[in-house]
Amino acid sequence: MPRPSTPLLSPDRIRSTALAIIDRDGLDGLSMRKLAAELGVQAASLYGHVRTKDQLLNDIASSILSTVDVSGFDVDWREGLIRCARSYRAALSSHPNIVPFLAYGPAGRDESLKRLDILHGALVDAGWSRREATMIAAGLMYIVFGSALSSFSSGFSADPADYSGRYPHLDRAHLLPGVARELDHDSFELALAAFVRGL
Amino acid sequence: MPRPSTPLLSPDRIRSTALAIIDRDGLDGLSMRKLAAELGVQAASLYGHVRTKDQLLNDIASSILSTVDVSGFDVDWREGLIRCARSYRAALSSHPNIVPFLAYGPAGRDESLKRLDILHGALVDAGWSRREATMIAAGLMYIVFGSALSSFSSGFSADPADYSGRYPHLDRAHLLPGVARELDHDSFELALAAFVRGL
DNA sequence: GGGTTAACCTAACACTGTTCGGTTAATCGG
DNA sequence: CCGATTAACCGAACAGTGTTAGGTTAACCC
Repeated sequence: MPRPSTPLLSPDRIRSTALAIIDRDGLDGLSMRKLAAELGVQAASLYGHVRTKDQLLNDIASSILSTVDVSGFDVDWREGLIRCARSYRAALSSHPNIVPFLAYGPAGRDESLKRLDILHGALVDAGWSRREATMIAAGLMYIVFGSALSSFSSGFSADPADYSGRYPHLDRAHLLPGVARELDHDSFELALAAFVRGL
Repeated sequence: MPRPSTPLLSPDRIRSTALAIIDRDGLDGLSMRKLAAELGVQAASLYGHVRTKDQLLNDIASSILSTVDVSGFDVDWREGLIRCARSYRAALSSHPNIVPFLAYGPAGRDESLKRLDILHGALVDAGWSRREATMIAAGLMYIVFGSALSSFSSGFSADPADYSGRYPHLDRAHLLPGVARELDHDSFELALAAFVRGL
């Protein structure tokens, strides 16, 4: 195919298609060839619009992080922490398959740093030392990312035989997958509330 | 090479060499060919001792998880939670490069379930409902895995220019890498203490 | 001592991300 | 309107991945 009259590709189209594949097939389900095929194009053509696959993932990650809202600190620092954490988790759990990639180096992304900066400043304004503010922000990230990895309830089997007998206290763990979403949410809320209350 | 007089390979030797490579070169730095080369062997020979690379990683993960100690619940459930979380984190941070793999489905591993079962039982014995016990255990795992991903302080740049001006409250973030280990540890302890106190 | 098995090998398959060189259409300058 | 440049795509290739099939030979058992 020669140069088409109207371009088939654009960074935006590539990003949104890639994210759709990740949502559907998982992080490992995204390959440049599959992405290209879904766009009606050969793999090599993508590299005219995207520097590298890693960069593509970083751009997608940034666009997800840019939806995080940290504007709740004018009321109360506790309330600000809670709102920030909820917003962060909502952003991550809207595209859970990309979280493992995101969990590597969120601190280095501009979209993440901007929000971290606000959070840090608000905590210092509330009377915490700089070091304490850093640690509190870190702790909040632990809970957000730990819960967003959703490695917990969704990691259980739905087969009762996997638990009964061998794990006396987990005899109803096979019910977890059915309520995974709700339970993960409630566990996150509990952890968040306990953390903020305990500060 | 024909069949050697004394076998060159054993599951144990394969596992420990693989873990050494992961510790040295990261999770992506482990390939079956490199592992084989390090063992003085061709890649195909590994498959006589190991079913698949994923299974190999799972075995390594299980051996790491088996070092987690959950024996502190006879004193007090709060103290038990804290000791369990510390032991868990110590196990993970002794081989940080494998944590991303571990974070996917720790709930499904036998070594993990055994410990989760004890934790769950201890919380129920302490008076928590089954559902509360599940959520508390989940919350503890959030903090443990969130901190073990160490995506926080080690993700910062050591170059002051990356922060000054752009992020008013992060003007000393370039110092973080130098104290990453200590800060990650203290942040974990703070998050853990706040969480347990807030319950 | 012969048959079986275990442990290794070579070669290959189907994939991966990425690059190089080529082809053609759109676009811009005069 | 024509010529040069550039933008957008493609085909083929490279080095790497996990994994399998089939072959070779030494160790082991009866």
